[in-house]
Amino acid sequence: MAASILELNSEIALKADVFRDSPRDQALPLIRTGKLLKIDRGDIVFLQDESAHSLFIVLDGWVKLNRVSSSGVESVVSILGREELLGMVCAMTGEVYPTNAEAVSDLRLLQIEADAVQQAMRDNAKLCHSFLEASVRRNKVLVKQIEQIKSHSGAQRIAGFLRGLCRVDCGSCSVDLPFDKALIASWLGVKPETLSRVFKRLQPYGVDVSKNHATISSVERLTRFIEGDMPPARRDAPLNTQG
Amino acid sequence: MAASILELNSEIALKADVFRDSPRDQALPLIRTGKLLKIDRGDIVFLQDESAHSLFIVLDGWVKLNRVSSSGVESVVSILGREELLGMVCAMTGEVYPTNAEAVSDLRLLQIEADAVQQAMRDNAKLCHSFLEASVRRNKVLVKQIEQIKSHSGAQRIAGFLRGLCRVDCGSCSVDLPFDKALIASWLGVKPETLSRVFKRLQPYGVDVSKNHATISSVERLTRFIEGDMPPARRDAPLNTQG
DNA sequence: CGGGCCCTTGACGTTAGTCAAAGAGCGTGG
DNA sequence: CCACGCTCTTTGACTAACGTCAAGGGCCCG
Repeated sequence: MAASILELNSEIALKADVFRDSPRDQALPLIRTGKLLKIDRGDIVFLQDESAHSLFIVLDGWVKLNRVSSSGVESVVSILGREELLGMVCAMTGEVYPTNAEAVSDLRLLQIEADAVQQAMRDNAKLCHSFLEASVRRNKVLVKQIEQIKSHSGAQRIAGFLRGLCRVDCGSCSVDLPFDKALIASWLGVKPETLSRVFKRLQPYGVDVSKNHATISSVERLTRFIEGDMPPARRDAPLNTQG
Repeated sequence: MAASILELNSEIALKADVFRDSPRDQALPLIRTGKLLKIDRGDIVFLQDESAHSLFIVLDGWVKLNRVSSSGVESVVSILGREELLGMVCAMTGEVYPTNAEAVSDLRLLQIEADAVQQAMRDNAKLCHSFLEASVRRNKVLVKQIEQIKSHSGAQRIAGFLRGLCRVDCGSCSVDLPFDKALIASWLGVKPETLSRVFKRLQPYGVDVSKNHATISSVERLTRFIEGDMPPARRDAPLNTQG
C-alpha cells in the first residue's frame, strides 16, 4: 500500500494540534489545498509583522519563532517540530505574524493559504471551534512559559528542559538533544556559556551531557532539583580540585 | 435617561475585547444572562486548575492572574481592569483555568456561565469567530510579554511599564500608579526593593515617582532608556553624595 | 501615641552575562 | 591521510544585575 507523497504529508498534517478535534473529512479537504515547501536551514519562512498570508504545518525538521527587539536582541519564543503549526492563529484571522520564523534545520512544510483557511472556517463552524481550542491550548503553553521564566532560575529551566525530553517520569533515561546547544540556550533565555556551566553543575544530580546526547540517571533527582532543592553553586569548592 | 444598573453593566461588558467585532444584537443576549458579583479585595475569583465554569468580565476594579509553582513561588501573569475578560478562552472550550484570579481591589464582575457561552457559540458562528480573534490577540500579548522578559532588563521593563501608563507619545506626562508597588514589582518580575531602586535610577531621565504618583518630564527620554541607551548603574557614584 | 503596613535604604551574596581564549569535531582540498 | 579552517562548545576571570536580609521611615488609623 504505497501511499503517494501527498497522502503521506496529509497524514502528518492531520495529526496537528488544530485538527485534533476536527472530523477527518472536514480537515482533509483543507489540507489538500496545501503546497509542499522545502526550505534550507537558515532560511526565513516569514517575518515578524508581515501580513499573515499562510499557515504552515511542519512535516519535518525544526523552525524557531523569534522576535527581535528594537535594541536588536533576539529572543526565541518557541521552537516547533513535526506536526506543529506555524502562524496558526494569525492566518485564521488575517492578522500579522507576531514573530519571525526561521528554519533551524532543513525543513519540509505544508503551506496552506490564509484565504483557504478562512473560507473553511466560514463553511464549517466545527472547524472554527477546533481552531479556537487550539488557540486556547497555545495560550496555556505561553502562560506556563511565562511562569517558568519568572519563577525559575536559569538552571531550573535548563533542568526542566531536560526532563521534558525524557519520555518517562521516573528511573533513568537517555535522550538526544533535538537541536544545537546555542539554540537550546537561546530558547531557555540564557547564554550558551551558562548552559554549558549548568550542564556541568547538574552532574552531581545524575545528569551527563556530552555532544548532543544526555543521560539522566534518575528523573526523580532531576525533578527534585527543578523544584528548588538546589544548593547554591559553590565557587570556593571547584569541581576540578587539582588547580 | 437614567439607565438601569443592568443596562449600565451591559454597556461596560459590551466594550470588552471579545465582543469588539461581534454585532451588538448577538453579544447582548449573552451578556444579559450574566450575574453581577461583588468581590472584596484579597478574595479569590477562581483557582488554577479549577474547571472553568464561568467567564467573567471586569466591570470595576483590578484582578491579578497568578500562578504558583510547585516550589511555592508566585508569579503574576497579568493584571486585568475594567472591560477586560477573565477566564475568557477557557470557559469557551470547557477547560480548566490556567491561573489563579485574585481581587487586588474591591471588584465588580459580571459572571457568565460557561454553558451559556458555549451555547451562544454553537448558535452563532460569528460569535465563535470573535472569540477566536480575541484569543489570537491575547496570544500576541503573551508573546510580546515573553519577549519583554527575555530581552529586556528589569529596569527596562519597569520603564516600559511607566511609559505604558502615559497617554501620550511625547512631551511630559503625569500619571497615577494603578495599584500598589509590590504588585507592580511582582507583575514585572522583580522584587519590590529592585523596583524602588530603579525608580530612583530613573530620576536622571526625568522620571519622578512619589507615593502612587509618577511624573515623566519627557516620554522621549524614557523611551530612549527603554531602547537600551542605558548607562550602567554606578555604585561608586551614589546619587546621594552627602553620606 | 503606638502598632501595622508599605515602602525605602544599605550591605552583602548569588546568578548570569561579557570578553577572551582555547578545545573539539568536521568537512575540504592537497 | 593529514593539515587547514570552520563552527560549535567549553573554560576562566571578571562584572553587572538582581535578590536577600535586616533595619529604618513615613503614613494611616484606632
